[in-house]
Amino acid sequence: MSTAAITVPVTVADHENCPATSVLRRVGDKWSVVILSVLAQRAYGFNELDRSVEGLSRRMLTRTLRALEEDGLISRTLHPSVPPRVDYALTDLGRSFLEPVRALGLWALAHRSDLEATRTCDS
Amino acid sequence: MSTAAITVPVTVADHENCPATSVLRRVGDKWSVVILSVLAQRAYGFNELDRSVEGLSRRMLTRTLRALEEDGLISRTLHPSVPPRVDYALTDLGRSFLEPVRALGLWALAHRSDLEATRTCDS
DNA sequence: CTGTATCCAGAGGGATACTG
DNA sequence: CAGTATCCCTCTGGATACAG
Repeated sequence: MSTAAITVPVTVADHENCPATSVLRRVGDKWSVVILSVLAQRAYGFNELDRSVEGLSRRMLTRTLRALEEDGLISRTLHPSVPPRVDYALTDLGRSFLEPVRALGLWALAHRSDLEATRTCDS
Repeated sequence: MSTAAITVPVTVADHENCPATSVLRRVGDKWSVVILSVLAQRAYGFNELDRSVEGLSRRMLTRTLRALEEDGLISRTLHPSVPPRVDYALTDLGRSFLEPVRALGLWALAHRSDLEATRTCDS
């Protein structure tokens, strides 16, 4: 974490094959971080998630949840009750993932005046 | 950076207006981080950058450089010589930006086995 | 409640050719 | 050298309707 070190991906074709790249793209997609942030509070059911995140379509909710599950960032637990209930929750990996993501969010907040996109955004 | 704290964006419509969101999208786009990483070494000229990043088109190079410049992450310096020479370099803001980005990259590297996308990626 | 399937519009991004 | 302008194709993501 010092000043220099790490020559970073750079000059890439592996760009595609690099695990860092896929992680960055995941962070950049529209809903992943929002969903992970919601799940950071507690486990949620499907519709509950749908209602909690304004503007998120059921289609993208499904797709994003599947992607996050494949990455091992969240877990999906089916409770075969009537009606059926599914719980989505962060895994340990997901929790650890949120740390660097939050660092990035904090950076953005700390430098929002420098970034000139100074629209007010609470908390 | 403790365990809890920070309730994060969550349940959003401001999602769009939040500075953190735009930063995450920037991180997620295809070339920004690669270009910033290259510039972390030293200043580069336009064609020099083009040649250094395999697979990057001149069109996207221009667009990405403009975007990064507007964000204040890089500087563009025109030297009116013959032939003309332009230098792109990281700003202090750009350098500070790379810190959390690298943290994310290091996380990805550290957990690449957990992420199951275990294609070999050196450095 | 928890999804899947279809359709469709818009953004992202590559190839190529041209300009100061 | 340092770009701009077009064309075009793919991927993302929203709307809507249907299913277990």
